[in-house]
Amino acid sequence: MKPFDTHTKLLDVAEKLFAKNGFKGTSLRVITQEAGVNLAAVNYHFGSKERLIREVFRRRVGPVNQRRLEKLDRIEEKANIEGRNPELREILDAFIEPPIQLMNHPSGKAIMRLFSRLIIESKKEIAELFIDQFAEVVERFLQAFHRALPQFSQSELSWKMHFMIGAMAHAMAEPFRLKFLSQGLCDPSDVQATITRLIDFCQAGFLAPVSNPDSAEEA
Amino acid sequence: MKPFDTHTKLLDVAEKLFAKNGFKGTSLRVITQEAGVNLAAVNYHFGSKERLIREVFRRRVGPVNQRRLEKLDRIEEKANIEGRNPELREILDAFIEPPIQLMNHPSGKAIMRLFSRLIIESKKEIAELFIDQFAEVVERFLQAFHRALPQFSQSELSWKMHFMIGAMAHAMAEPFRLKFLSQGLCDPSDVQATITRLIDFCQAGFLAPVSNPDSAEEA
DNA sequence: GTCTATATGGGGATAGAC
DNA sequence: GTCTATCCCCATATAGAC
Repeated sequence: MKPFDTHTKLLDVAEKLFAKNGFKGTSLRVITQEAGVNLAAVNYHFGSKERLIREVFRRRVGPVNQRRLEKLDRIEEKANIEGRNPELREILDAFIEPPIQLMNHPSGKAIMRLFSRLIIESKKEIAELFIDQFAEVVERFLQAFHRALPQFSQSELSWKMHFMIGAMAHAMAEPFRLKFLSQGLCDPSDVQATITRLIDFCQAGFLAPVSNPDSAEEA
Repeated sequence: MKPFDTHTKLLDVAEKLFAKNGFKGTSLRVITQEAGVNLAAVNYHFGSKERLIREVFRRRVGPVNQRRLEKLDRIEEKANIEGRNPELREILDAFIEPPIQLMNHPSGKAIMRLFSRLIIESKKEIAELFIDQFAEVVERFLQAFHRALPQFSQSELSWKMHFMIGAMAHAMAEPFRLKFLSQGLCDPSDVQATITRLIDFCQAGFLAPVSNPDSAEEA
């Protein structure tokens, strides 16, 4: 078997198993067995399990965030030319559509679960990877939201973005829960429906005025 | 040491470590060591690691869901007496406030991370535990939402509830992400602020009209 | 590049003394 | 109820033949 094939096969299989059973829950033995390669192959090709995990992430997260930024670029360019601010709904689409679109990818289910494991995981190395990969995206989108909704402070927009990310991550990670919730009524594998509904929900959430009870303070 | 103390101490320590490092990532050796009890104690008191995990969950999830249902009972009772439907915002509060209120609990951080591990976890035994504990809550709240918002189908309300749960779970599990997102501007430990903003966001999301997926494509 | 074999350590569970 | 000692399995990683 050619080295490239083994390398890729390992990434594919590891991705699937990490998504399903987590990192500690997936042994190199199972990965190499299912990949049809030798136990020692992971250490030969990646150096360690730790670095295999990193490569599994980098392969998928990079392109999605790149696509988000490309979409945002085009939106801002268009808005600039037309002499207006970008629209909220366009920005939400640029953030939400690329990851959800993964459902159409052959390994889509695994990739999406992996994304939300990345969001949830608290382990130091993984958290650093997260920050590396998302810092630019977060900054660019926060700026964009601020231009689209100048009535809200950076801090209020951060809260809203926080909630949006949660809604999206959960929709990506747990399509099964929706089946359970809806007692079979909803079809979580409908990509366009998921995107549209997520954007509808978050658009309203972003536009919602901030109620100001006792402790709601602005920055 | 009295048996009750060991039992409780094990639950406390296990809860903290499971929240931090996951289930596979937490060995009985570490748990018993940190609890200052013997390695064999877990098997004596709980029978197995598996059952320890279940008990750790049951101790926390039960009361929160009970509180949700109590609040919902009171809301529906009041609405019935006044001859009206329950209000959306009241229902959202009944669902969202009890778990977020855990932030005020001494072990609040751990409990909340644990909740979201329960939501994310795909392992069969854990998923079953989830369904056991949440089936009644989901059904009762879906009915309530349907009474408050009769213009939406059960299926549309399930989508909305799905997104709400994601936003809430993420806010509970990852307060740190909000600090990162907002570059320190937001204080995720402000309980009342979190509850109010979550309810604001989700209320708007629930009220959002549903656009037709086919015509909602963005440039 | 790939294989076998093995080093080394950690895991859950239990038997049996106290 | 608690302890020690131990069984047995599985983990990651590496050495060295092919």
